[in-house]
Amino acid sequence: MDRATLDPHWTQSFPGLRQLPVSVLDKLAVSSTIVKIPEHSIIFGPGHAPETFLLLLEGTVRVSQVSEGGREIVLYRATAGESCALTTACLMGYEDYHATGVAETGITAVSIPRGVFDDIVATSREFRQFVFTAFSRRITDLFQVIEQVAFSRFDVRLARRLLELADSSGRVTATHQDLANELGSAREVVTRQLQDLQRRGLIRGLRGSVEITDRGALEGLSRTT
Amino acid sequence: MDRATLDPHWTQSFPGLRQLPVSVLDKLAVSSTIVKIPEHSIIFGPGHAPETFLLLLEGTVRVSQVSEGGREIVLYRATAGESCALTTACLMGYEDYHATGVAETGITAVSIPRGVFDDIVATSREFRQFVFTAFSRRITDLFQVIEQVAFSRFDVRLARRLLELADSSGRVTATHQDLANELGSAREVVTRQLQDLQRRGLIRGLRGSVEITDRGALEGLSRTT
DNA sequence: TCGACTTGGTGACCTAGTCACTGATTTTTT
DNA sequence: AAAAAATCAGTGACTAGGTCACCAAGTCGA
Repeated sequence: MDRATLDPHWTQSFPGLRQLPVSVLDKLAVSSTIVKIPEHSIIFGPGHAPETFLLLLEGTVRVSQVSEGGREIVLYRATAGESCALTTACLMGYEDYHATGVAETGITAVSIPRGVFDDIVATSREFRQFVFTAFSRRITDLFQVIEQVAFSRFDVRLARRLLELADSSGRVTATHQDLANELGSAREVVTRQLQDLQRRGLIRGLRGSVEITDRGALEGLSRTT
Repeated sequence: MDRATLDPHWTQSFPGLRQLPVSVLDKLAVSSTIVKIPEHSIIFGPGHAPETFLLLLEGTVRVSQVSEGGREIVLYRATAGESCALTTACLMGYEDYHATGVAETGITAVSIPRGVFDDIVATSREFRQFVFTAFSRRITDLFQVIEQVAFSRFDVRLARRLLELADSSGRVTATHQDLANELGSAREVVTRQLQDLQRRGLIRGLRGSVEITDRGALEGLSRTT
């Protein structure tokens, strides 16, 4: 992690923090540092407990769970403007889960030491609100994952994920294995489902990527229960 | 909810709260009430946002998620000595999830008004720790649910759940439909799996309940990946 | 250009969920 | 007490999705 100079106005990136009193802003300015984290770094995970509270300024963190059998499922992504609730959980002591956070892009984040974090939670009502909201948003995300995995058809889940992962031109850069890891499934299953979507004209499969050819139809499918 | 007199020593039921300073205990004693909630009451859910923070003294709350298709899955149970983290999340504003909390038994709980809760979080380091720990424990529970649903065999999940639900004599009072709702599955699937377990001599199926006849073997199965 | 690796494709098979229907038992109503 | 209704469990046929074993084509480094 590289240190960088602290832009005193970074709090403006966090909608929940805009109303903070000057005293708190001062505390943050003095005690926190801006860090840059390279792509693919492991931010937390089994054996990588974080020691500071992170607020993302740029980039996204992919949080996923890996099973003993080597299968993987993505739980959620934290993007700019959000905090990583799990980091908080780790900081606060209870830390025996086995999820992993990976920098999906290069990341710029504000790093707040444990003690300062606790201090600000104690003194600022707005900051408390911010932290609790982040926590409950994550819980909501996890609820959604459970609902999807337990009750949704695979083609619908795949369609939804393709739309989420697509860039502006409708290109998803991911192998079949990557998509299987997103959804907690197996590569062969993704292969077959993509073939099906291709036969129906919604996508075109390429080596290492997928091209959305009928976004409207794919959105229709993704809205199916 | 009935009011009841406040036992000033109830904080001793919460391992995380034993070290609280007197000032905080006083605040709790003055501002919170002990409530009793009858079995089967809905504690929170879509359209039932809770207005106070609850600490359970006795009883258990079953938190589950219901899909549009009417299928259900149990997310976790909060038992005596724990707080209901979701109540916290609700209190803290972000509340658009659709999980439901039901009193599985009669419940005795300490009810702390929103404002008092926020005040104590601000003033007591121990209380903060307690709240955050509760949050992260729930997140851990949800991780486990996701792992089980996504990656575990159904017979293993069923075995585990039977062991969790069994009383001291090895009796599980639940219909096949109840068990399906526990695991987010369908009744017919439970019927067939129970038949299989019965053929293997691990259980005996009765109308409205299941009897564990070989706890050792069932535990063996439940430890299988 | 050889060999290793990555990515995708495929058939056979197994596990779990769905649908439609049946029978048995228990509870409620009359 | 008899009839009706609701609850609970069982079953066969079928579909969806995951597993296993293997193959083929593309890619990349030495």
